[in-house]
Amino acid sequence: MNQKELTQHLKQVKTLCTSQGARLTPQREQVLSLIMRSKKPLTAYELLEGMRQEDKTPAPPTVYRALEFLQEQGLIHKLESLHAFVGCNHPEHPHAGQFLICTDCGEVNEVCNHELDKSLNAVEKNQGFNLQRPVIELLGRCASCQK
Amino acid sequence: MNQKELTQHLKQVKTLCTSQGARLTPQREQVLSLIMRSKKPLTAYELLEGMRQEDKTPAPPTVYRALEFLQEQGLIHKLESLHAFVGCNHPEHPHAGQFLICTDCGEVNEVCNHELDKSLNAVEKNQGFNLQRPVIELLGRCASCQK
DNA sequence: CCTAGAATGTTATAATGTAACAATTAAAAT
DNA sequence: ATTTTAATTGTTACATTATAACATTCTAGG
Repeated sequence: MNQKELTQHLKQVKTLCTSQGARLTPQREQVLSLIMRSKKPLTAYELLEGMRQEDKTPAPPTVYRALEFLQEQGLIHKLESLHAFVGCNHPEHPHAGQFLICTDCGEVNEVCNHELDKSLNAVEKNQGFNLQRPVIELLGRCASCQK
Repeated sequence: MNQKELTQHLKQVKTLCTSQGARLTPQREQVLSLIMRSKKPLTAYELLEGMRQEDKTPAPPTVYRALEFLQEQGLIHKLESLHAFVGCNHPEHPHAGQFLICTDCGEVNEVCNHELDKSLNAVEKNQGFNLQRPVIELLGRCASCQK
């Protein structure tokens, strides 16, 4: 996401947060911006590096707390298999993501397959299971990396 | 899995390994047994505790290597969202698992929904993605814990 | 037996994540 | 406006998960 897109995104996100009574503080906004600008998922410690100010990085809880907030607001997703975070492009309607993760180039693609959603619902129903957080991470090689 | 089932399972697994030219050494068998006997997923360090002999636990690489082997053979699955391992009940035909994970009681249920598989195939095809390892972990509350 | 490759042992350290408490800041109530 | 309450941030210390690198031992095959 480039600077222009980011500015637009942040504007939308701020509205969203206000309407939820959630505070997008400067620190949280900084973490979100780092994630949205990045082409690749970022780990907590990469984010800490990104937050460095004059040879001083914040302590880990700082970034973990911001990440927790951003996840709660549906502004970012955690990729469990990478211990890393990606931005969510459609925070306006909450959803759990489905991710294609290229193990070659590291690119991550969020998809939204409704058939897959239906299957998940079916599993829920069959098993009497109350699904709260689906983790769908598809590791493999993206189209470009197969050539 | 009780002792009787375990014995039977190990027998099958040994045949499987032999046919693959893979060696199920005593250490690997011990790790597999610990996992199969457990009702809950076990972390690497819990397994190390389980391997303790007279106040002496092996060093971490020991168990991580065994786990790597067992995963390669399709004898266990790693649950990324829990950093823990569960046994595979059907190692005879290799498959990636789909897991229902109860965040209340910790129970894990491996399911095999073919609709879901189909959806994954569809995503693959649509995106030209070569899926190598699907991570499907459904976190929520199991039927019993909802009462 | 000998030897090459596989498996294991050992040490050290990297990477990820959290608990607990103190200090500060912002929001709500009087 | 001031107080007071709750949310946020800072800080220290440490817990948990995981791997690199190299030494040693074992085992299957020649």
